Amino acid sequence: MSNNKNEYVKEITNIEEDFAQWYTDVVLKAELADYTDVKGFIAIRPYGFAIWENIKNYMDAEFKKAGVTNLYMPVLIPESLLNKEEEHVEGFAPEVAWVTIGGEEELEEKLCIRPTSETMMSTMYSKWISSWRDLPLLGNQWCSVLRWEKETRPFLRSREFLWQEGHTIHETAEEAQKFTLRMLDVYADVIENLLAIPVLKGRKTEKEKFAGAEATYTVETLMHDGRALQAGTSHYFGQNFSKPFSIKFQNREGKEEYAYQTSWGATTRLIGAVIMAHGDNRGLKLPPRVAPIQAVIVPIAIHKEGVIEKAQELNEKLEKKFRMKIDLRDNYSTGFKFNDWEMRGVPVRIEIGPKDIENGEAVLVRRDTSEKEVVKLDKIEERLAELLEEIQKNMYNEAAKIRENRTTVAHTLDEILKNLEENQGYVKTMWCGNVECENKIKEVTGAHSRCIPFEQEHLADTCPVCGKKAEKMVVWGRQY
RNA sequence: CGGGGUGUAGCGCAGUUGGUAGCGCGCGUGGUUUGGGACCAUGAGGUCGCAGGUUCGAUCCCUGUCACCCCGACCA
Repeated sequence: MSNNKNEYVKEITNIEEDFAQWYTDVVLKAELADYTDVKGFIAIRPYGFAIWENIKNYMDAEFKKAGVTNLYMPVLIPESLLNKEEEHVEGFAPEVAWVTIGGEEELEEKLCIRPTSETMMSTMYSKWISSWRDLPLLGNQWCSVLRWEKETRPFLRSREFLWQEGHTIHETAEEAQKFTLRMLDVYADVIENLLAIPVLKGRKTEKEKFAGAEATYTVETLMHDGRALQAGTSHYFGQNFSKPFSIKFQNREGKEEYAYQTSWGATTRLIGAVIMAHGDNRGLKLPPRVAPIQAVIVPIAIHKEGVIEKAQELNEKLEKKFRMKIDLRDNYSTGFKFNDWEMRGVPVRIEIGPKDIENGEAVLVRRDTSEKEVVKLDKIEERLAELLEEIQKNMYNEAAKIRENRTTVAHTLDEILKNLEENQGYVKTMWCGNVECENKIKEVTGAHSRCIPFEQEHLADTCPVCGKKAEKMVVWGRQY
């Protein structure tokens, strides 16, 4: 179905030839986002923002089920607060932006634009907690943060990005650890069930963990081109922040104790994940559950009597149950509209023209498989509901298949490199646990450790790098 | 931050051996069309990325700078 004759504006780069350019084309031409005058800052357009709203609404409801409440902290953080936790500052210092002037006056203490809010949250939480009765304290904020990245890319790595950051305080280490994993499960659920992308759950290595955390857990995803993308993280802090920030409470025995803390975040990068996991040569392909438009009605021959009326009637019926769009533009041909909505990733197209109206039917066309089916008008509501579910499932299965085909096992350093070059994706190996070996793999193959998966396999007895005893299985991959 | 590339109309590109610009697509209007990227007519869009320098004169030459893209190092 590819077209080769015309260089239309809406043409996008071939996905197999140049994936990076394909990605940029889709972002711009599907009108998800646009570049602004400041490097690394993008304007998220209504269609792109609608995807984010769908993710956000679903996720927010899940947080609330876990007892989390939303709150809001300031965008500026004094330098002294940022400096309180040593490992944390070191991790973030290179990418922090500062405010040094207010109005016309030089500030006595410079203020950073939050790269993340652990320090601010911890400061405020310490004021609000005095007894075990105040715990757990489960807060989350939806906001934007700023990180002065050098290399930027829409949604995947912009200097300002939208996210949610949850910060919780608990009475015991066990409870905090459990909560850390519960939030990881929320991310896994959102990504698998809403975005139709299978995740790999696991723990980050020491090298890859969050600055200041005791343990970082992650949900990893694999993109169409075989590169990996971290899609959400959940951290257990132990008392790493509660000590410098004095988050203390009196326990049930009346003794003063430092609290246990977690934080977890997911970002607009998820939009990038949806684009890159599912897209094809016709552009964006959205899973029905996140798609801002689930079905688009394209009336055929709209100047013919009764067509618009019938199409509108159908639209009014369907929009009670689905996110609908009716395309009444009279300055585009039907064929153009077909391609246009496919490029924008709308899961189902409904065609209705004079012939259909005569027969009391309409044509449903799937974005994922291009299959067409003729459906009686009074059965459309029912059929569309089924079809959207089928598409959602099929898209998940397709993404799972890609992941399966791109996952290999290696027993030597050479083999890791060979596997990555032949079949970009995940490479599973054993690992001795030594950071030297981890660095070596990265140096030679360009792959980072994705995680130490929760679901372990015993592939061998020794580490592929040093040959020493290895008990853990690690998954490696080149990343975005 | 290192290596490479590109900046001329919304997009893709020409062009001016230095005398302030044109094509295609898109866009507006009128009409004919519409089951896989329609056609005719007519019209509106540009301080040639930005700042200096050379020059009578710079979009063109020189220097600097910014942005974007690709490949590496860092991150969500």
